[in-house]
Amino acid sequence: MAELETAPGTQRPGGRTARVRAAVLRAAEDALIECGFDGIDLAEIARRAEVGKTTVYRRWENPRALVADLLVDMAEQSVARTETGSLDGDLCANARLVVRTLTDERQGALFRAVIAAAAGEERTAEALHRFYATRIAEWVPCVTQAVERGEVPEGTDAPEVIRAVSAPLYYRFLVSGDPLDEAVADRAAHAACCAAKAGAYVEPKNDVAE
Amino acid sequence: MAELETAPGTQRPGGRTARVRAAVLRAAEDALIECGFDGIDLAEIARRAEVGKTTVYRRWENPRALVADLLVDMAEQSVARTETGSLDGDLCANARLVVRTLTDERQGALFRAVIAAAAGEERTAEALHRFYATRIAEWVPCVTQAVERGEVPEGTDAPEVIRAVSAPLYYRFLVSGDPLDEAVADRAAHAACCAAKAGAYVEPKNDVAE
DNA sequence: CGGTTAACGGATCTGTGGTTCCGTTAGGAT
DNA sequence: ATCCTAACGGAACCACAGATCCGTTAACCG
Repeated sequence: MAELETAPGTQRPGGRTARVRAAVLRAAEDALIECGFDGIDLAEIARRAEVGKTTVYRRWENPRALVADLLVDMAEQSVARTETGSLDGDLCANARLVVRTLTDERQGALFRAVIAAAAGEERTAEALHRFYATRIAEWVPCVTQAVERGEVPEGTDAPEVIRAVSAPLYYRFLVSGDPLDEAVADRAAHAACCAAKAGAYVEPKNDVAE
Repeated sequence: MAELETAPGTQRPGGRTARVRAAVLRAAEDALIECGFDGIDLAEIARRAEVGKTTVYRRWENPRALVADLLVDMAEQSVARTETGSLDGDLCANARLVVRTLTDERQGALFRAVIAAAAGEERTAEALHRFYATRIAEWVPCVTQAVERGEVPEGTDAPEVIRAVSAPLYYRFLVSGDPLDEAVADRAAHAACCAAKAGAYVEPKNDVAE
């Protein structure tokens, strides 16, 4: 039949294929960390993964597609969320986790590389957005619980509060280059908390009524 | 003599040299907008600038150095700041300007490309940081004036307030991919304003006393 | 205004990232 | 266990980004 769309790795996904995928993604991660997004060389990745370079070119048509796939993989590994009993405490825990990740030598380099890769292609960008949508969704409960406790007003846009915590940290990391430390994390969390309590993140469409 | 450090363009900076620099930077800007950071081709830039490609390779050793130079150039063009008389109004004006810039087809692509370029090399990153330091400094007065008016507490970290306005916008632009519009701009400004008034940006080192 | 040489630019060469070819290995269905 | 073919992998190939050469143009100095 005229099945033009038989992408390699889709019809026999088990065994070797899966092993190759895992090895290549791991190697890609290492390469991104060490060389950054556009220092990477597919041939080098193939060598590290102990895989033929033809395979890498066949399965992922370009470096960005490989990064996109890596992001899908990363989204599957979730991180444990801390619960402290107060919104401020939960947001601080989140902010500190983000700072620890971004300032970690390897993780930081990885995130930087991945975000740079996403700047260039729509499909990779989508993968990045899905990754963050997943991460943000994991932390949403700490806001909804705060709403239930009456700490913040009804109708607060929970994901937006979580984004508000990360935003200043990523802004420093990617844009302004200002330092990142625990004090900055706590301040970001505290600011988001203040704003949330003041109702700055209440969604405009629904009125305050439940 | 053994003067190894005679970089091209430093000893006769006038006339042709300056003209070439300007033409190449313009062409680079266009190329970045159309192709993104790693779609650019130095030869193509040379062609557009009507300049020999040898010249481009000689003056800027790699694409990133060219971007760094472009950023220096961009930092020199400052944007007019609006004054509305209230902190919230000023921050809104700032936020809307940022959103307008990032959502503009050409400008948005340029910023994305430039930030991606900075993710890969220290020198380019420094140029980016200087660019934003300049931009942020331009808007600092609207916070210091608010302090004078008594709108926000003494000791408020003014640049941090400005960063807090931009941060959620850049976070959406680069990281989460959530939409950017005036409502988002206003909310970012309003949240920063709330947090500032609540004293979330008071610098920890000095006590509240003046 | 004339000389010196920094800086430019066309032509040409080269190394490497990426592609193609085809034989080999092993997943999955019977 | 056996077959069929999806998927892998080594080697040879190719195109083009980027480097080099050297003759030309035009800054800056006196």
